[in-house]
Order: sequence, then structure tokens, then C-alpha cells
Amino acid sequence: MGTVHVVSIDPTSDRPVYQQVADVLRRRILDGVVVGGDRLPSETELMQEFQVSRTTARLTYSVLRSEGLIDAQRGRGNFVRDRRDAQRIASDRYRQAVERLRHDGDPQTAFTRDQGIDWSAYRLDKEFHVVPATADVATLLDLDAGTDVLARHFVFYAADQPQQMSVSYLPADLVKGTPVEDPANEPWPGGTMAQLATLGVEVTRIEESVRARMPTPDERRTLQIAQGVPVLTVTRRMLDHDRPVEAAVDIVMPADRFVLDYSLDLS
Amino acid sequence: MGTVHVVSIDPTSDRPVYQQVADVLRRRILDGVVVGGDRLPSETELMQEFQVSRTTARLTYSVLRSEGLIDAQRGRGNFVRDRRDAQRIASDRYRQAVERLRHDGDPQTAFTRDQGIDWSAYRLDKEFHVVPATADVATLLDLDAGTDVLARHFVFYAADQPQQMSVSYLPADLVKGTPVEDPANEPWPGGTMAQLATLGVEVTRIEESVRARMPTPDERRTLQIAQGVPVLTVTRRMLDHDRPVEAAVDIVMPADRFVLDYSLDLS
DNA sequence: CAGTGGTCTAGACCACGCT
DNA sequence: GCGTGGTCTAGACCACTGT
Repeated sequence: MGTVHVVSIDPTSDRPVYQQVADVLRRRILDGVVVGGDRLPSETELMQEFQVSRTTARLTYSVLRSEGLIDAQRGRGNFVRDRRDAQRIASDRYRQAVERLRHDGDPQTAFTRDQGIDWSAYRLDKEFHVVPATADVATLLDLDAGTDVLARHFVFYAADQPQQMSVSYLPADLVKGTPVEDPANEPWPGGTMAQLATLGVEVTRIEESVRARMPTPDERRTLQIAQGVPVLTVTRRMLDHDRPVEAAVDIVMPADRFVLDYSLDLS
Repeated sequence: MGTVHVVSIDPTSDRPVYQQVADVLRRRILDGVVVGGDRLPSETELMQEFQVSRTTARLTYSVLRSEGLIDAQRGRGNFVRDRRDAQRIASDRYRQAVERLRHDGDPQTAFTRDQGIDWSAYRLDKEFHVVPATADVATLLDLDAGTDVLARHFVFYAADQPQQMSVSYLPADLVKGTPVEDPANEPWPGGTMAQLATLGVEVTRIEESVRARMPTPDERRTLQIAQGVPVLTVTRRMLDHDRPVEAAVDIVMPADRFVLDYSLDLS
């Protein structure tokens, strides 16, 4: 007794067969008929059940992968991706950092909560280079293009899994000869704002620009990003009293692991 | 005389051929050898130049499409996607709205700048329905699940192109019998905050949660989103004096057309 | 070992854009 | 009409996962 389909495929329809099959499976996923972790029919089963070729079966799963609904595992099958709870990053983390700086709070606590995250197991890959500022970075830092900046590359880990990568730029003349330019001093208790404080810089305003895009192959590899998952990127500037700019950061986060929370006070 | 490749493909390499070809083309795009709008080799040309099958050539372009680097156009070719300038949405749009409300500024101007956007040619698709609140919406509005809410579906257009879609939820008992529940009164000068003001509600705080994901097929169709382009989603709550919640919104925007700007004052 | 997904080939027909 | 990408087939070999 073969499998009976309530929803059958119409080869004469305008809608491509692989899309029709994808529609059926997508509906099962969205309706909760199958849930995170469940295995979907193998490609061979799809061929038999819907009377299609292997290529069409693979095209179907390719669609669902690019929608971020499933993960393929070689030798095992195609699995419904489970929607893990995303880590929330609150915009008031900066205000909290200011409070700790002012009240001499425990800097170590401050650090392990950097980026608003409790990093369970913490690690930091770092590369520091002095380079001429690109046009973009120069604009953000209000410098002439080509001015030397210290580029600091970070990869943040939690539970031995890479979670976030970023590049931070500081004007080279601001940090030259100070402990800030030495990677050995990372991780720095209290983070960037504490570092800037030792240089006599008070951060009074922060500007963040949030974008999203598909990751580059390099980002996919470094952050272990699944197919069909975009990245959130945050471009950040720290300002001292509305004018000079002290740091520019480009933060890249897998979008299935992070939510950015912002609170806007209007009173 | 056939095409000569500086970078040749190694069929014996561990890296799949279609990835190696994609690497070559990706490099050309990222290095600016080809720029936005330029046509890439046709699939047939790729077959000849790299000595691969049509399937492999198509796989190559499928990779670049999913990375958001190119667009395929039936009957024409594969084209490098041009990075148009994204529309910036500033977080101080709410504060500006408050100012206008307080000073009786021109409400029409206020409206055409809703969402912080100057909609050049403006249109609005709308559907209003009273429905029981889902668990998520109930939590956001601090209501019991199942309580009636007014769900308002919007699609915003600029220059006849769909730019943004959103669902806004208001407690049904708050708006029952008021002009707010009548879709005919949309677009409402001054937007949601002006509407709430007529109900005696003062918005003192707004919370926004930003996420990114791949669009659903419905969103791709409605917003005319290209392959390989994620959406930014904003979940918004408006609060009156830190406690009651007055509106919850789910806004969906194509990530290649929008940047979200937030300014955080620490002084 | 059998079953799974990953890669790759050769070939076919179609819909669409342009000239 | 010709070249383009879109869909679909049948078949092959490989790498990986499980028993």
C-alpha cells in the first residue's frame, strides 16, 4: 500500500513541481505537523511519494534550506530546524556599563557581561593591526581617509561556539604607546568604554546602525552559520560630547541566535 | 582562441568544482572587476570556459544568488546586484512625532514622514480585523490570551514599490466605537501616536526588538524581494508610563532597502 | 553493509527577452 | 529566431552515518 496524499501534485500546473512539493512540506513545518529536530522524507522517499526525479527532490529541499526551515545532514537526512531561543542584547547595556564605571563596580562582572551577554565559557580571538583608514571608517571616525587606525579583530565564543565577530577601529594616535594597543591586555575588564576612560575619553553618546544580509563564506565558516540564516550587522560609533568620534565597530551576529532590544524614552 | 584563465579549476580538489567557479566569480564581484548591473557569463559560456556541465554552472550561480550577490533574469542573464543606498530609519522619529504633537505642527507633514520615511508616492493597503490575541501578542500587550484585539494589516508603498509590511495590534476595548477602528480614517495624520493621543493615551516609552530572517514566500511576493535578501523585522511596543502597553507591531522590511539607526544618550 | 545527502554529467523541453 | 535562464529526467560516483 503506497503512501496516499491528500494534497497531490499537478504536473500541468504553472507552479513548478519542486515548488508544489516544497509547499506541502513547508505547510507541515509551519502547521507543526513536524517540529524541530524531526526528520523529513529522504530524497529517495520524496522521489517515490511524489513521482519526481532526484534532481527535483533535491531542488525542493534546496528551497526549504534557503528559507532557513531545514538543515541537511550528510548520511542522515533533512531535519526541521529547531527555533532556539535567541540571545537578547539590550541597548541599556551601555548605560549599565556607565553605572559600573562611575560606581567602581566589579569590573570582572562587567566584562563577562560585555555585549549584554553572559558568556558561559569565554574566549577571544584577537588580531591587532595598524592600518590606513578606509573611506567608510574615516567618515565614521571623522578622520581624513588614510589616517592610521588600530584595527582590532575579535571573535567571541560562548560554550565553545563562536557567537559574534567584530572589527573595532580606534584612531592610532589616540592609543599609541598606551596599554590599549597591546592585544595581551585583552580581555580588558569593562570593555571598550573602560579602555577609553583610561585615555581620558568619556563616552556620552553611542550610535548604532543595524543592517542584515547573507553572510560571506568566511563568516559562515567562522561563525558556523547554517544555510538560510542571515547575519545582523551593527555599525557602532562612540562619541564624546556630541562631536569627536572615538570608536567604530562592525559587529556580525548570526540572526538565528540574536535579538537586538532597544528602549526609547520619550518623556 | 579560447578564454585563458589565470585561476584554473582543479577537478581533483576537495573543494567542489561549482564552489571553485563561484570563488572566481565572487572575487571578481568583491574586487570590483565587475560592478552592479554588469552581466556575468551566461550558463553556456560558463560551461565552455570552465569545462563543466550545465548543472554545475547553474549550481555556481545558485550559490551566488543565495549570497545575495547576483540576480538572475530569465531571457537576459545573470547580473551583479547593485548595492542601492538603503533608506535610513532613525530612532528619533518618535521623539520628533512627540514634538509635533505637543506643538501642533503640521500633521500632514507628520504623516508623510511616518516611519521616518519620506514616501515619495504614497499608498497604503489595509485590512482591519478584530481577532483573539495569540499568546505572543497577549504577552506583548499584557493581556490574557484570547482577549479581543484589533489587528491592522498595512503595506506601505513608495514610488509604487512595496517597501514595508506590518501588523499592528491594539486592545479592542480601547478602540471600540472610536474613529481609530475605522480603516477609512487611514492614513491617519500623525500616525499611531496621534491616534492613541485622541484616546487619551500618552506614549512615554517605546520598545523595539530587531531580528532578521529569510522572508516567507508570501513576504517575498508582497514586497518583491530578490533571492538571497533577508528581511529585518521589528517588534514594537508603545507604553504609557512604564506599565500598560498600548500597541504591538510586527514590521517586515527587505534588508537591502533599510538601515535602522539608533542613538543612545548616556549623559 | 545499506541508506543518506553531495557532486557531476548529458540531454530535453519550456518561457522569456531581444532583435 | 536565437540566446537566455527555468524546469525536469535518468543515471553515475562519492563521502558520510548508522547498524
